[in-house]
Amino acid sequence: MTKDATLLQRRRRLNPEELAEIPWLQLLSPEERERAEADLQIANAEPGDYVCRTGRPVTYWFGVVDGLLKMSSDNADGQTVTFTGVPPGGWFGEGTALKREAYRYNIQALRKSLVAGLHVDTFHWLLDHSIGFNRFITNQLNERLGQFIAALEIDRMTNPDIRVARSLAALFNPVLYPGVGEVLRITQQELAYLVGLSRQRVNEALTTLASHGAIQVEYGGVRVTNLQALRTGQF
DNA sequence: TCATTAAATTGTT
DNA sequence: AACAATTTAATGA
Repeated sequence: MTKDATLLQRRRRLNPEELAEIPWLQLLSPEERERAEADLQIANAEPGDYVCRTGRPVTYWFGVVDGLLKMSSDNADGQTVTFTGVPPGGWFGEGTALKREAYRYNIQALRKSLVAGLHVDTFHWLLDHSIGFNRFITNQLNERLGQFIAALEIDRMTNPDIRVARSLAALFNPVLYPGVGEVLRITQQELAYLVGLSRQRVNEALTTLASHGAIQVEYGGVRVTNLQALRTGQF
């Protein structure tokens, strides 16, 4: 219970390399950008750390600068349902930040990660002043809606190969996660946690996907060669 | 910069 | 769940 407290305590400013990882900064005017950069903070999250929890009031709009997070929710039975992973370049919580409500999901670090935060007040200021920012948020909301619907479908799928394929495809979404290029840094163990399968089965699925030319398995990562095939399952 | 060692990740049973 | 093989990261000369 104290882990996320430490996360909030050990914050610092962002260096130029980290600022370069934030996709929406380039959409702002110089003045807007200055204000945003002045407010941005960054913190380290250790594996298992909570970045935000269900029911907590929204104080920040978060983004992943480096690492990998997991977005999940606990249903009535006490079971944890994973919605998606959040790779570098991904920002989340805009829906709840907009309405200044409480978070509706948990965000947990799967591995050592760098998480940036923009205060809700600055978030709203940008909404009120920046057209570029509004475009970004609109796009973001739209894409995420599509992703949640896809996540529902994935959850109901029985074929593990297809599940892994779809989950990977979601992580390679160029709109939501522009920080992810050709290769996604993710271990098979992390992917297993995300999809809800054993590491062995994920390994098997990756081999299958690779044999169909949809991906290339690399040490500590996956390279996507045919995103369309991953999405549709047409190998 | 290179060689050695430890740690992480993968592939297989 | 456990194992060996492989890759990367860290260390120090």
